[in-house]
Amino acid sequence: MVTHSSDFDLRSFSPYLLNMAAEQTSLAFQPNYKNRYGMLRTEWRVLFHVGRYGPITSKGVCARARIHKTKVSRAVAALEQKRFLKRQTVEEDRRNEMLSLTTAGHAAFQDLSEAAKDFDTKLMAEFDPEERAGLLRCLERLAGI
Amino acid sequence: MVTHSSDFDLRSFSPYLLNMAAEQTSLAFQPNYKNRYGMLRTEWRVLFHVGRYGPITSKGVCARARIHKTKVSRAVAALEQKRFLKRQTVEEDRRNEMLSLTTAGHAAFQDLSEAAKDFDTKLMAEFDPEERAGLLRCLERLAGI
DNA sequence: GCGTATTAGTTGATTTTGTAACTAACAAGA
DNA sequence: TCTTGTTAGTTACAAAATCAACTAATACGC
Repeated sequence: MVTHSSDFDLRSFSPYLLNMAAEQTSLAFQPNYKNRYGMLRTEWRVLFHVGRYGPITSKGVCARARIHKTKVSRAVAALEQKRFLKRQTVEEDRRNEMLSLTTAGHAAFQDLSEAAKDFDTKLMAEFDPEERAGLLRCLERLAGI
Repeated sequence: MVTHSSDFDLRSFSPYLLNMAAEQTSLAFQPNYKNRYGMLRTEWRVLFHVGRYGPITSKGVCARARIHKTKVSRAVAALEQKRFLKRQTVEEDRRNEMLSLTTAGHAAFQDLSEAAKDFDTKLMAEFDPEERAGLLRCLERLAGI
């Protein structure tokens, strides 16, 4: 019997499924930061990292969030221009800039964190606890965290 | 007790985890279609759908793969130029074009399907069967399939 | 101190995507 | 047949991502 590759379905190909699921959920959450704060996805991710782990350098954000430095650089510039974030050069090593949130940035961070928490709760509500725990464990492994 | 949003971790935010996992696994598979056939991700996905479900129209690919028609249009043009795919206008309704793979396209499709199958098997090998089944079920739900 | 190598971060050129407007083919009712 | 509407697919322009080259500051060996 000849084996055809045509019996292989993309729907069982996990990178494909992961992409679909990621795209779907990201798109559903997008209005929160886009409509209300005019942020792009990278900006919201950077804002989050600075809020959660700041003061932190751009390089620190790169490492934690695994975003390329050019993307971080542009997101930082955009967030600074929108007055959500400020930078301060470290005098001991003037190559480093410490990033921290402004009052407005912190308010947005709190608000979006709440929205994210709610969103996630609703999203996960359709799974039972052990299913959910299993999903998170798998995703962490696949994400290499 | 005041609840801080700062105790919310992105690592438990599923859209974030999904994105990380999707990016990680997609990047790992990318060399297969990129280095060996000079394809982009959308092109490989379109090639796959035409190979698996063709002859099919662009619109059919859009519906099945959930890719926007402009992206499909460009991918089809690129695949045609690389001689992986050919189109034929349907005479009964000349708005429709049936897409099908050339010999080279079919060979690439077979090869990449095998590669995908192997890749997925290796990826899933680190999970036990019920964990894996749970993951797929969750992803399908989240992807809205 | 001086040349070389590294590091943090930015900028510019190219590619890719997203959005909206467009063309061509058909359908259906007056 | 002549609008008017709809559908398949393309194209043009703007937004964003990617990659490579760049600047400025520091470190390190001599």
